[in-house]
Amino acid sequence: MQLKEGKERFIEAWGALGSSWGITRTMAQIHALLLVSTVPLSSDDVMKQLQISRGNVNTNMRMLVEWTLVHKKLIPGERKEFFVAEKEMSKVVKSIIIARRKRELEPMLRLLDELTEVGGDNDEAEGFRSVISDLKLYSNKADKALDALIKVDSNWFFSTFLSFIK
Amino acid sequence: MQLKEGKERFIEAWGALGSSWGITRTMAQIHALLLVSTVPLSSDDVMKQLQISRGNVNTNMRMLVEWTLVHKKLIPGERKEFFVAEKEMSKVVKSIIIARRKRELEPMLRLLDELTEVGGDNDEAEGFRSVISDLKLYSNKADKALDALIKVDSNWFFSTFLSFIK
DNA sequence: CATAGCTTTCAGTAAAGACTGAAAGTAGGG
DNA sequence: CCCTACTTTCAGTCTTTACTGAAAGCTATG
Repeated sequence: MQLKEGKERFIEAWGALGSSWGITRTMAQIHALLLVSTVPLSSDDVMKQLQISRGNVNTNMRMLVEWTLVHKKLIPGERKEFFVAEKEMSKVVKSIIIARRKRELEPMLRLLDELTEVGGDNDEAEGFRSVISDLKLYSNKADKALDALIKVDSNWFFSTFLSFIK
Repeated sequence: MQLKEGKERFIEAWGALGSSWGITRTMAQIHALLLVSTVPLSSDDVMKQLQISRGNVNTNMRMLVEWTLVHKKLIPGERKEFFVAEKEMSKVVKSIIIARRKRELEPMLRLLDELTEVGGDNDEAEGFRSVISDLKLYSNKADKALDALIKVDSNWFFSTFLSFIK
C-alpha cells in the first residue's frame, strides 16, 4: 500500500471509529490527520485537507487541545497558530482515559450518591437500595482502578499488569 | 427521598448517562426500569411506563438481550414474553465490557493490521508506520487486559487488582 | 492607534440517528 | 388448520447533533 493511500484510509477509518468512542467523526479525523503529519498544521491546512469549514476546525481543535491530544505550536515569523498531535502513545492513552473517565464515570458516581438516600423499609425499597449500592461499589472500583492507571507510567502498568494477570 | 421518585430519577438519569456510554437513551432507560423492577415486565408494561412505541421497545429490548443485560422470562399461563434484568453486578459489568470491547476495540485492531503494510523507506513512511505500530501495541495490550478481566471472576479481579496497585 | 491577519462565536441549516405505527409475520389453542 | 394474541419489521417522520459561514473579536505590527 502506498503512503498516501494509507494516510487517507487511516484518517477516514479513525473518523468512523470515533463515533463508537463517543467523539465526533471530525474531531477524530483531525486527530488522525495530525497524528500522521510530520509537520505542524494550521487551521487552513486542516480545512483544505478535510474539506470542512473554519468554524468546525476551530471547535474540534479546541476539544482536542482540551483533551491534551493536540498542542498549539508557534512557528517564528508566522502569525497563524499551528498544531501538532501528541505522538507518544502512552500519553495519548492516558489523555483518553482521563477524558472518558470524566465524561462517563463521574456523572454516574454523582447520580448514585444522590440515590442512596431513598427511604422505605419494604422489600421493594430494599431491592432498589441494593441495586444502587452494588452499582456504586463497582463504579468506585472502576474509578479507583482508572485512577491508578493514570497515575503510574503507562508502560510500567501494562507490562506489570499483564505479567501479573496471566 | 421517596422510592417512586428515586426510581424515576434513576431511570431518567441512567438514560441521559447512556448517551455518553454510546448507547441510546431509550435502551438505557429500559435497562434502568428493569433493574429497579421487582417483577418481570412485558413490552406493554414498558411502553406504558416509558411512553414509547411498541417498535422502539422491541428493538431496544433485543439489543439488551444481545448484550445479555436482560433475559426473556416465560410466565406460565401467559402468552406474552416477559423480561428481567440481570441484577448481579459482576455479570452486568462483564457484559458491558464484552460489548464495548467488541464495538470499540475490535474494529480498531482490524484497521491497524491492515495499515502496517504501508511501503516506502523515507522518513515520512517510517513515521507513519511508527504511529500505527505504537497504536497497535497499546490496542493489543488493552485487548489482552480486557480479556483477562472478562475471564476471571469480577470480584476476585477487582479486589486483587486494587490491593496490588495500591 | 489603525489596520491587516488571524481566531472565535453562534444563528441558521444540514446530516445523522432514533422513534413511530401500521402492516406483515409467527405460533399456541381450540 | 384457522383464529387470536402476540412479536417483528421498516418506510416515513421526528429529534438530536454536527457543521457552515458570516460577523464580531482579538492582537501584533507599522
